[in-house]
Amino acid sequence: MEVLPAIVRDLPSWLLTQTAVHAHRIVSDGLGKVGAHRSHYRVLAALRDVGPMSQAALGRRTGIYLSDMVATINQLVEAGYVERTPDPADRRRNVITLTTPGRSQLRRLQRQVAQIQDDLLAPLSTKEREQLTRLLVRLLEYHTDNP
Amino acid sequence: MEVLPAIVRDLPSWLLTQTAVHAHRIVSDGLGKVGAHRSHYRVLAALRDVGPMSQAALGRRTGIYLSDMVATINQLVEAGYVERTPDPADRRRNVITLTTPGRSQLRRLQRQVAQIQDDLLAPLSTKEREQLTRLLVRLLEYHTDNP
DNA sequence: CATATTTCAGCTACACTGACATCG
DNA sequence: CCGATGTCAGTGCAGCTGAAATAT
Repeated sequence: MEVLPAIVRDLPSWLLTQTAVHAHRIVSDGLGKVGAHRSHYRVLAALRDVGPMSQAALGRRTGIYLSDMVATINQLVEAGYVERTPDPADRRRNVITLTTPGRSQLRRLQRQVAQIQDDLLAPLSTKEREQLTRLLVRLLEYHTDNP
Repeated sequence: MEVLPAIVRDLPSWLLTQTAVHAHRIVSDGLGKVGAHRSHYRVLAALRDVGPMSQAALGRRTGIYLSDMVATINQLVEAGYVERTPDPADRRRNVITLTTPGRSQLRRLQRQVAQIQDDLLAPLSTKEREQLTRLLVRLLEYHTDNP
């Protein structure tokens, strides 16, 4: 693009979606540098915050679809970051547990994620960053409740 | 999702991408109601603002890829909103021209887009909407210049 | 030869749906 | 029978790449 398209320059909807494209790229690249994916971070963090969970519970917590969760857990298992064990109490369930290497990876990811937020918000002051966050939270909660 | 995932609730990157998902859905649904697509609005508006243009120029103006522009113009031609005529001065080019029905459709789309912005920003006051717009413009210009 | 325009074919990432077997 | 779980297969869309044909 030579310039920001004049037609939509001031449309909040366009500003939002375009900025999100950049944010998405920055996050993906940043996590890619440590061999991780967006979903990996969400799953590992959920397991640390809540403890071992079924895949369905993880899906509800992280917003990842069950159908995609299968692949995500497969990758985390293969990397040794989580363990998948059948639940003896309910044999439909797999219980997903964070491993020690998983905890280390999560700490690495958290540092990376903090850096990413800083890159994303680079042109804004601390006060402006808080303002933006507050406004986005309001928007998101509104649209989550009124679908 | 039962709740907003606790892990990422305060991450600006997540707030941005999630809010953008809602914005995207609202815009697509709103334009769909009048039988239009995001790219249609951008192309029609660019033609009204600048006048007849080649497809390549339209791509640079609107941020739509040339490969996608072909299909977009095909649809607009079929609907009778634009005309595609070979440029006698440069026979590589097609000149795309807005028709009278195209102008009517554009006015319809503009009313729809205004309504969409209002739906999107419903929970915010006028002042807050301006604040958000200003912050997003800063972010977008920064990341557009520093790719 | 190098560059610009149009077109087609196809890829990837991601959100999302459907179907199915298993089990409570 | 109903509902929840895990798994696999696949769709739709948007952003993006590559290459070929034609013209400057």
